[in-house]
Amino acid sequence: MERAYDGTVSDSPPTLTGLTTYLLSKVGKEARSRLTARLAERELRLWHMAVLAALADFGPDAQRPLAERLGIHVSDMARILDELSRTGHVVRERDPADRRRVLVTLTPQGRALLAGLMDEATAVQDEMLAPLTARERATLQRLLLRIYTEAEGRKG
Amino acid sequence: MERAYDGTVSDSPPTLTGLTTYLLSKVGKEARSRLTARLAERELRLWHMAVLAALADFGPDAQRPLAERLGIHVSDMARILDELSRTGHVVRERDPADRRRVLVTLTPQGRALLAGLMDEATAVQDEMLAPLTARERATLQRLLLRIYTEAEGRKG
DNA sequence: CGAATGTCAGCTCAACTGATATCT
DNA sequence: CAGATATCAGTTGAGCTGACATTC
Repeated sequence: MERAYDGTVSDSPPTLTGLTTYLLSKVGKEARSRLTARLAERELRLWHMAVLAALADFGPDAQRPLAERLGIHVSDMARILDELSRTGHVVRERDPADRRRVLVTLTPQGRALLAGLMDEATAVQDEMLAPLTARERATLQRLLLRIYTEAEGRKG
Repeated sequence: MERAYDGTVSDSPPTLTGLTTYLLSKVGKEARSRLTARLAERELRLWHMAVLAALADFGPDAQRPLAERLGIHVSDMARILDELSRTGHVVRERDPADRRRVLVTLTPQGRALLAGLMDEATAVQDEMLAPLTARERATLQRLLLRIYTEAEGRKG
């Protein structure tokens, strides 16, 4: 359903809503859009959060493997890290063992920021999944993870 | 999992994959991306297909309500319809009852094109949902439709 | 040298904004 | 006149490409 400017609601085409991939695309876009709006209030974007999460989960890393983990381009990673290091959320330093590499480390401030962003993400998720019971949410998570793992594994 | 240039696979951050909304976003984006690639071979984009589907489901309509149904901007709708009418898939004509309005009608060629595009979409969907059983796919469709209907209804 | 890493400038495209003309 | 409809030019931002310097 789409709500128009005058408040009326017009149905979506059943031809499209009958496609699971259409619903995936629409619902996923809506979730991303809502979180993006919240992050914008802190002058952050989704990639900032993703980079912080990757560093928290896997520890310090060079920029290229970090970029590959997240499916982001190295050129964009450079810019993202410019911003995160300027605000003190990560530290960049040359790898003494291989001076081509730049090791990126999460700072305590970065870890604290990530915790706050995860709260935002959880709030958005609670909004989006409100129509589902706890059991249904668990089922959805399980099914999506299977699709995700398979789809990402087949890439490239 | 993301596959790197050298063929190695690095895991995604569990902090993110634990979020259902993250999986929704990623899987939805992947589905959209795959269908976009197929449509590009015919020099079409997703909006072309969405417009054809809306016309097939709801019959001839003016451009503004058509745009609102799909959540597309009227300025973009004008451009999309330029292309679809140039290729003979829709017909535009002034509404004699209100000459501000332009009535858009699906042609037989447009209906045939839509049938072909739906085949493509179904093929992409079969790829994406391959890891799931028929029963699981039905569950996923049902859960997503509940979320979609609720989320779109609350907009505006 | 060839290959890998990171930086930077610039390109493309979709989404969006604003101005204008036409019509009720 | 105000309001609605459609068109078109132009802006913005994310994703991506290519050139370059540095290091192995």
